[in-house]
Amino acid sequence: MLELAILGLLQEAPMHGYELRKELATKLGTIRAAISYGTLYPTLKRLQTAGWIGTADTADSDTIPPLTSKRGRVVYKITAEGKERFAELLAQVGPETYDDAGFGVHFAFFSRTDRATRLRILEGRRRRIEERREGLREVLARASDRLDAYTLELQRHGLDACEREVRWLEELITNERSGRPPAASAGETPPEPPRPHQDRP
Amino acid sequence: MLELAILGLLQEAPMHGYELRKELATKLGTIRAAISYGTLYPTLKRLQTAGWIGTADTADSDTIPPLTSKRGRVVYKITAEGKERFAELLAQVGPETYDDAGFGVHFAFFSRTDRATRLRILEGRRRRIEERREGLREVLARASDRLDAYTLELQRHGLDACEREVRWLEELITNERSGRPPAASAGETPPEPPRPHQDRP
DNA sequence: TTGCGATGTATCGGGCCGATACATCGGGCC
DNA sequence: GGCCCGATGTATCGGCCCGATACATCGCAA
Repeated sequence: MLELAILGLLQEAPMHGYELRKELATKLGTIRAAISYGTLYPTLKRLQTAGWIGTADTADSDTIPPLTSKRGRVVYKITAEGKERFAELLAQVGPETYDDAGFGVHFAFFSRTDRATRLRILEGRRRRIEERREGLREVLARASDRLDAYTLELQRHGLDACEREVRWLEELITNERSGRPPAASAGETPPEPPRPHQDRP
Repeated sequence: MLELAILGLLQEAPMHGYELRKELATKLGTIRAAISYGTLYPTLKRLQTAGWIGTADTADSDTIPPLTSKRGRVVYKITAEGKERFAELLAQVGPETYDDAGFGVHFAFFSRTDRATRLRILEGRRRRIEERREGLREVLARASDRLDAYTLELQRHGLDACEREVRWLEELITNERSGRPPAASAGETPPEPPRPHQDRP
């Protein structure tokens, strides 16, 4: 999951670890507060040995604006194989695509995903949440006398969140089917339709 | 976190692993779908070597109804030290008490927590969510032109969830302060006020 | 009696986290 | 000039938790 996110961000621009973490936090703020360095650096190492990303330690710092100075910052950039890998990860959907983290990351890169895949993911997610919802309803109906008031309140709140998310997903699915992008709900971002852009020579 | 949950459930009744998992799923269904065995069994082992719980392999199966028969099921029960440990974990609040998992588990055992602690936890959680909310508002306000429509939609949805949760917490805090337990919102559970019961000879 | 699904216990590799330890830079302060 | 301090930045370590996998037993039906 992190792999996908890192590859996606490095596709936009080369970065060093610190920046990557910050970007990750703003782009996936809903999903995870901030990625730990104890996760980030090992993952970067892994991606590097796999050949998906490469380093260019500061020397050719023409891409990076001279933020501070010329020191041991390690700038990571995606490779050609990395771009292929990104596309592969982005397109392949599995069970883990539908849990909270997986869905969030995929959704965050929807503007790079073709519509068919978008729909598949949204529907899979909806099904997942519906299952969770049914489970909660079951408990509320069957075991409500076995549980104390606080536990019940927790279930009710969870059920409410599920119903809300299902409705949100329904809306997104409808929009997706009818051709127009997200919701463009309150306020910002009038233009920029999501082109399923693929840039490779 | 799991430690607390297991201790709490075993305080209600002795159980074997399978049951424990099922109970965990119904009580914490909102938080985590179902605990993995790869987590459960090592944790049980850890609790056992620590002396918080003990086993009684089936032989004295008078407590457990003869669900299937007399085989290698390992029944776990809490020890006196385990009960102390549970009370300790329940009362001690830290930063991890306010993240999703931690808060969920603590809340699920609120009927065994004194009111002062309940209020402390609810307020801490509210603060935590408010911070997340502010972070999202920041992003939405500052970086909305740097992000694509889907990412923005994700942030908006996350922000909405935050606001909703804050409102929920406000309500719980108000109820808590005014003396009466949870919400008793729609439908069930008219009686059963939460007594901070402690049962030990 | 053979096979099969539900029940039940257990391990293994790996992802991710929090805590921690380092270095270096820019700038304020004496 | 010289000094400390907070922001920037890279990195490791122990530990929790997960999914996949492997077993072993029981009740039941073909």
